[in-house]
Amino acid sequence: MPRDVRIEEAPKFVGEEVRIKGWLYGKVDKGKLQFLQVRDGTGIIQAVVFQNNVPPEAFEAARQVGQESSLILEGTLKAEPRAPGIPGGYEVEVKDLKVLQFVQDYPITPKEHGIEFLMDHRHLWLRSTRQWAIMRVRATVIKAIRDWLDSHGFLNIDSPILTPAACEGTTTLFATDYFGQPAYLSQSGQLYNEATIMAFGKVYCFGPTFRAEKSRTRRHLMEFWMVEPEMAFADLEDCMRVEEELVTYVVQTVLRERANELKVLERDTSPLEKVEPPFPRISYDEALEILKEAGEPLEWGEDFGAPHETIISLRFEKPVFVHHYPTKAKAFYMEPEPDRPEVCRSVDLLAPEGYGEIIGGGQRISDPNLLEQRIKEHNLPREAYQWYIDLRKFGTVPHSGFGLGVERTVAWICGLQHIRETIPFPRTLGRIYP
RNA sequence: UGCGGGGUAGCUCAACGGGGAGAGCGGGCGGCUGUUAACCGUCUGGUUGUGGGUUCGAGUCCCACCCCCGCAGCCA
Repeated sequence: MPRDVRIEEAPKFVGEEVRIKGWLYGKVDKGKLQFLQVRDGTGIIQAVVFQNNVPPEAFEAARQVGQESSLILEGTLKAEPRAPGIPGGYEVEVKDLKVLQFVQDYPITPKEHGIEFLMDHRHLWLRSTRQWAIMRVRATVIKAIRDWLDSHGFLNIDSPILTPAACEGTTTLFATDYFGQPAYLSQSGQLYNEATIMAFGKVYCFGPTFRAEKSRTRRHLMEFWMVEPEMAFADLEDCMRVEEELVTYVVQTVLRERANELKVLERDTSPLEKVEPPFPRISYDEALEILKEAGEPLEWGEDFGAPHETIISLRFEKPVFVHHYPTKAKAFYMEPEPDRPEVCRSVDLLAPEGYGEIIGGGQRISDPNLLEQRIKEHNLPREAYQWYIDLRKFGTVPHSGFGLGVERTVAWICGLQHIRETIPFPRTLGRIYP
């Protein structure tokens, strides 16, 4: 009896009789010899069907089978340097073959396609090797994030998706109806994290977040995944140390476990190999100097635009921290620097190679009176934030946290031009199909 | 939302100053025992985004609308 084998495990079963269940990815018809590229979700392997080696009906099936037909094949697994595939170098000398469904006219051919066509066929596009590789990296990025946090004292405490009020204003929120009350899809779990750290010390939430910003750029999605760690008894420095260690662990794990996928993506891994602590740290003021030298001066107090982030990140080989932004450019809950209240203890992490911001975070206000004052200055409804103010009345402590965007991180690690390929079914401006 | 580019065969694109709508790929059939997005022969392909207008005649010019892409703002 042949053994059921997954393609990624093929190297372990050379010389054995195997059965592979999958889909036809590609084919070369050489007459009496058929080369089938078969994928099973874990890789691609070449199956060689020679007319004299198989029953006549199996050979006829191999001759007629079309791209993405589902099939089960049996044969001898061989090491073969000429064989293409992922990882490649192995092939099955087929002895029998059964086609579950003959497919004709699969829309996504091996030739080039435009982005609109591919996005309309996202449900099928995910089968292509490039998308397959990206999703495998994404899964590893997510697992590495969880593994690192779980093993460094953080407890996973998820925050609600349906929320009653905005963290930072309501124009960028998706509104829905909650039994007659307005409710909004969460755009951050941070405020809830600030509650749970007082119960659990160090926490993180990990889930989808929603922004109704009409942003149409290569780094925005309406729905994206964010991990938000938050720590009690932590200042800005502690925050940056956690960020650099976490990001380093994620990058190193992908380099180690997803080498094949990065190869499929033709990612030059040398910039990724340089990622290790400490990351350079520059202040907002220093960043302004760099922008001035680069001929893109910015007025003090202005927040960076995408081109500014690119200029700064290209100056460094590793991800770079930019800290102490102007207080008025950041959210209401940011802790001002005591000696210099016009700047706050905020920090963004910019990925190298021009990828820009992947993390935003900082130290939160711990004084109840200052927090109340800021809520007033930002014209936020006090009642909605009563519980948040409460956190500073019952055992307040210095605390910090950050949000890391999963898709931007995946785009950087994979070396992608656009964030839409980093999530299985992207929600972009104007698209909610499929 | 602003600026710019675009919508022609299943896909990627071409069609000069307004005059017979084309190629490659894909798909079908035939050939080949080592192909790597194979190759060779042959067949198959159209409501030119939608609606209106100018004209003897519109893919091409004009008006309106729809959709897509890029950049910017905003952010992770």
